[in-house]
Amino acid sequence: MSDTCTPTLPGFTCGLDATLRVIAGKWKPLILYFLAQGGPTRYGELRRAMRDVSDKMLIQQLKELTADGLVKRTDYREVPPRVDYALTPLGESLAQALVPLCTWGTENLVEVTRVFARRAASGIDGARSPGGALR
Amino acid sequence: MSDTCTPTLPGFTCGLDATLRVIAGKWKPLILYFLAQGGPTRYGELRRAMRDVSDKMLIQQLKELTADGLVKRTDYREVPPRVDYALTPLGESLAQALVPLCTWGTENLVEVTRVFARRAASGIDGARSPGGALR
DNA sequence: TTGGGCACTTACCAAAAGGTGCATACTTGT
DNA sequence: ACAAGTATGCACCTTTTGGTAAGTGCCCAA
Repeated sequence: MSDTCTPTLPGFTCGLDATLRVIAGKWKPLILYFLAQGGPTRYGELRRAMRDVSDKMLIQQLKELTADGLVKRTDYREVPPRVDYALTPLGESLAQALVPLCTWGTENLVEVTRVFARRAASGIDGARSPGGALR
Repeated sequence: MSDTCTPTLPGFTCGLDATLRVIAGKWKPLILYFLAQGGPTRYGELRRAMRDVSDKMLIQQLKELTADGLVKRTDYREVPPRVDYALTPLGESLAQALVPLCTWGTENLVEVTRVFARRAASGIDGARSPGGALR
């Protein structure tokens, strides 16, 4: 890994640290991913696309992403509410940076799956951190 | 973003999801980063290199990374304990995938800094999630 | 002998992050 | 008339995460 990080940054350990803090949140990377697919942009669609997200969480994360300038929210102010979300250029570039992680995940699916099998095997995650899930 | 994710995976939403679950943990990406730099590999050095990590956390994360096969721990069984950590090939490849994130962070440092300034400005993080830090 | 470093471990706690469920206000389908 | 869908808001509660502080065993230097 070439050093794209170390240039001592104001507040962050390095560039990686900064990025991670921006995408911190259980659903943000996934939201970025779905939006990057040019896929569903309406709230409801997004909601259905991401299995297991609660309204509270999805909305909260979307708000933060919007406030952080990664996503642009458009409210059509129509009668049955209509709102959609899209990536801003900044969000678009972040999504690009996430691609290698997607790739790594799929390419190493076998290993990753084994990893989780092991984690689960050690008595309901007994060998791991106190508690239980990328903050 | 080309679709390196969607191939419906067993347990994960997509490859990105899988990867994120592996590196989930406040210090894992950073550890991977430091080890990838060929930098400090002995426990104590690592500890000092990463400002603000507590023993408990560093050890815990190293244990998990080791158990997950991303890091290899070598105990020299010497008298004043000597142990060092190194990336396995799998860990190495993950570290590679993290590079774009490092780059994104440094390249967009200005925007990212603004983002955090805004977050902090809204009354001790008032406009954000309940509480305060990537889970 | 006192102090320090090494690599960890353990117990106890605070905070953060996320989940559930209910509510809104209006419309369209049955 | 009633259920359902739309995009959120809010209160409350649990789980998860991470921090602090103290301790362990052993060796070396002052």
